Amino acid sequence: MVTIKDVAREAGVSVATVSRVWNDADFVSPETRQRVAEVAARLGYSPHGAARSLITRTTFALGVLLPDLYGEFFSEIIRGIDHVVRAAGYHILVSSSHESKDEIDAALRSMRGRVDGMIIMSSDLEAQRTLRTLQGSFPVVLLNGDAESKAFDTITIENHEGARAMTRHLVARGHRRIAMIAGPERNHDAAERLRGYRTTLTENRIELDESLVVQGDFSELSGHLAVTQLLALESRPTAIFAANDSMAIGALSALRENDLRVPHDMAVAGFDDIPLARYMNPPLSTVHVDISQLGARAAALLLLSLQKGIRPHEHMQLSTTLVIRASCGGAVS
Amino acid sequence: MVTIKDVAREAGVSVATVSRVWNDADFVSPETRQRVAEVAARLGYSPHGAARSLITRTTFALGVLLPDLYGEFFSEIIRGIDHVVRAAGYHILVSSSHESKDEIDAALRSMRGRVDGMIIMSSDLEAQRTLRTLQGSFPVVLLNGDAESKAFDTITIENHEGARAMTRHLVARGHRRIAMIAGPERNHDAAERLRGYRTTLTENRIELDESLVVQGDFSELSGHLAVTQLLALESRPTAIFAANDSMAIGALSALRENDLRVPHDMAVAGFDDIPLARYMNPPLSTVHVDISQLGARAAALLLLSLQKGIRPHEHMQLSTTLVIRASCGGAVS
DNA sequence: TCGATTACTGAAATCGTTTACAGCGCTCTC
DNA sequence: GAGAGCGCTGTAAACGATTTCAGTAATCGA
Repeated sequence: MVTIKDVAREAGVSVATVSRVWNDADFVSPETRQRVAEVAARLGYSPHGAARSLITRTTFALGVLLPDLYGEFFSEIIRGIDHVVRAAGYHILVSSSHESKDEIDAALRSMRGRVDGMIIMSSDLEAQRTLRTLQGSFPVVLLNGDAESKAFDTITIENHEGARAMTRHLVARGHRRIAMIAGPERNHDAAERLRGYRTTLTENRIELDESLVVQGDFSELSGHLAVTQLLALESRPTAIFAANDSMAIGALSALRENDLRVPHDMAVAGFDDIPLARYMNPPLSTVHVDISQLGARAAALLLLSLQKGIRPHEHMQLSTTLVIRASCGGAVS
Repeated sequence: MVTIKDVAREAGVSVATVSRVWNDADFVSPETRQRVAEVAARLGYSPHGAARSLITRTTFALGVLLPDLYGEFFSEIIRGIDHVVRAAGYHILVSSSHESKDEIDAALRSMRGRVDGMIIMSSDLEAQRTLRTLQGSFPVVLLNGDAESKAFDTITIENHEGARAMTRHLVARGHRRIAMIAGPERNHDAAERLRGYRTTLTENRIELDESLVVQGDFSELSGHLAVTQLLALESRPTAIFAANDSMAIGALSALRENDLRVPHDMAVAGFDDIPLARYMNPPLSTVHVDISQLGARAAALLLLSLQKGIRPHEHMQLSTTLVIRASCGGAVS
């Protein structure tokens, strides 16, 4: 491996000069600059990242901790982050499967000295509490977590509003028995979406029937299973609101297997508006969230912290919009 | 920031001892070990990654260069890589939008000293040639590239076989006018898939009609556009084979907009079998590729290189299987 | 002609670790 | 009782860069 010393020796200068040339510093004569540049190119020199970040105390890398990597939701987030981060010359160090406190802890430790900041998405409320311990080591942006974590920048989706809008729409279309396929119990987003659903029903004086709320885990399979469960009910719902699109998609396939027509026999709605929602047949009504924007905003916030140093923590809310497609019967007439 | 020195001072030992405790080295008395561990925990010490990898010459990180991050294909690859890599205690440093030679070059430079090896996916054939220059700096696995790059480990999909199988199936179902929505011109996978399509037609003595081959770019939109183009033909095809699923999905939506029924009026097939293919309506016939496996194998190969040092380069072929669903009319009767 | 200024370059300290080597106090052996 | 061996610990040299500070030669002003 060719180091700065090799270049220095070969060019007949000191390592300091090579460093200056590489970093476009002042006070290097044009001739020296040229000669060093040539030698560096010939030897194929590029500085050693670790050595560099040891002394400069910056790595130009951001850590991204995700609970999972499965499905379009996460890939969109990464895409959003990468897009912003790349423009600023940063890279991202990804690590997934971090739900529990211990795993997050371990990941954080192992990233010390390798990243300048972190974007952490852990919907598990418990895990977030423990994060507080790491205050001060480096900037952190919390994604989709508990916005009450005043110790960090946070970005959350308007889950409650979104769920209310969709539930209201279903009610407006005349549905009274609306089922909800809920997300993971300890997930913050899921809880908020469920809450929005409940509030709206109550507001519309529709009695809450707990048998219509089925637990899911955000996966397609769980959506499928939830429908089987709902169809076994004595008094079936006329509409199904899934807490995310993946489960809605699973629901659609289960309904098809049971020869139920959507939206005629059963209206279906999802949440997130992942790219493929529109390609479903029928196209899926859902609550649109600009997922990649979620990542992009988080990245931007983090970069801001890095540039500006300490500053008051921000708590962003990403708004949602109702996207009515065919799966719930279309717009209210 | 708390360093090893702080811990050493606080515990009344030398930094060497702290290091030994941290790395579970021998020859530390139980009492010292305990005391140091306590102090480290109290101070919240964790070693500085850059400093550590500077001296140990390992980073426990692998670089992943992708052309793009859009869509399920890439997220599946990352998932496959992450899964394997995590088990070995590694992280991944992701960087996307690297198609051209220069971009790849820049990314490689910026990753020197930050990763122990790289997985590079660049279907652009030109870019691959230039990669040769970097031989020897660190192990590299080429994904889906030109398997002839004898200088690296490579993993490729059996594109040719897969395309042949699907085309054969369409022929067997009685189709004679089969259109192909091809992928990007300079993409290796795309080229091979197109070649498989052509070989099969020739083998079956079906005349190649170049107006039936439409250029796409692997995006849903391009699939949509391609169909519009095909439908404008005087003599329409009866089947459409898209070089990847995304384009097939775009094709399906275009056909629906034109009130053509699939598979009755037009058979459609894709390639890749991305997770959502089965959820299409009608479910999409496609050539199954275990995408996450592609990433997983690449990661495994890379880890092997890191452990074993120099070894002969491997050239893996990932096999494909035909997945016949409703969109092409089902199995041959 | 001399001192000051300017333009450039080099020596050396530094970042936070790991690790080879040396040292120290014991115990054991002959 | 001297030397060897053992168990533990500390000193100091790396790793590859950046950066401060000092030094040198050339130019300038008086």
